[in-house]
Amino acid sequence: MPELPDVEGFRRTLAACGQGRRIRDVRVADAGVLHGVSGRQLQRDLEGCRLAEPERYGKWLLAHTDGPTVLFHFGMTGGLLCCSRTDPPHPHDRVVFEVDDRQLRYRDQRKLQGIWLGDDAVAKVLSEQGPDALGLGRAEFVQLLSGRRGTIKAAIIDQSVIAGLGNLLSDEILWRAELHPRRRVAGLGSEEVRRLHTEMGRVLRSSVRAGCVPPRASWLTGHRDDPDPRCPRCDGPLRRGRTAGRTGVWCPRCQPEGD
DNA sequence: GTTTCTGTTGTCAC
DNA sequence: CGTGACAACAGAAA
Repeated sequence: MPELPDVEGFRRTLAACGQGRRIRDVRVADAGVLHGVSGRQLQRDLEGCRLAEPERYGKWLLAHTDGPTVLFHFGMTGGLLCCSRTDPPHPHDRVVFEVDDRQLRYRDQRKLQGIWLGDDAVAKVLSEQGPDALGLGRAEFVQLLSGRRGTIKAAIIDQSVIAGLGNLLSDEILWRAELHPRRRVAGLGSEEVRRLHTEMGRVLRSSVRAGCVPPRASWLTGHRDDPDPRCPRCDGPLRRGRTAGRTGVWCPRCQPEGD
């Protein structure tokens, strides 16, 4: 699930469910999601801490407390849920934070990422991120892309360039801006870069409101998994292929390849 | 029934 | 810089 809009949704969940409340207990069902901290230490360091306003940066979620900060990354299949104690346990509930009479559950099938604890981890992670994609100004956007030599898709899903965009979002944005994912950044005109920035803003605002990249019929994302996917704009057949190590979808008519 | 492939993540070696 | 392998796992495809 998680790209920027999904993580923003988890941030809201955390705020609504936990902010201002104390962590009574932490139960680690699978220490395999913990990085640089044992289950026992996580429990000990967080017990009794009061949750402050949570923060999202790119695809990272920071659960600040009056003690240490907990860092979450959700990989491809993770999520944060607000549950009651009576909700049935799920086999992929890896860590459960008991907060008052509720539970915040870190649920993740594949365990590609996980949970970190403490300022050192926070500092390291944030130092490796580019500016957050949401609300990124045009001048800064132009600046980030200038001088890059690779393809445009590789650039915008690189978290050290811009934080928050993933495979789905980048395909959606490029399709709307009518730019082929394998266009070279250096070959883009200033009008094209401007378009890209505009569409990034639009797609992000809609997606954040929805809490995910919405699979609407009028969006490219609504057709990724169709057996015979067609472009919602020109009705031509969509193409699927690998770019920047990810399987992407684009419309060869609306998104011409040539530089 | 069994093997293979795919995927909204990131990192590493070549 | 780009590509492929990998990490872990479920569900679908073969």
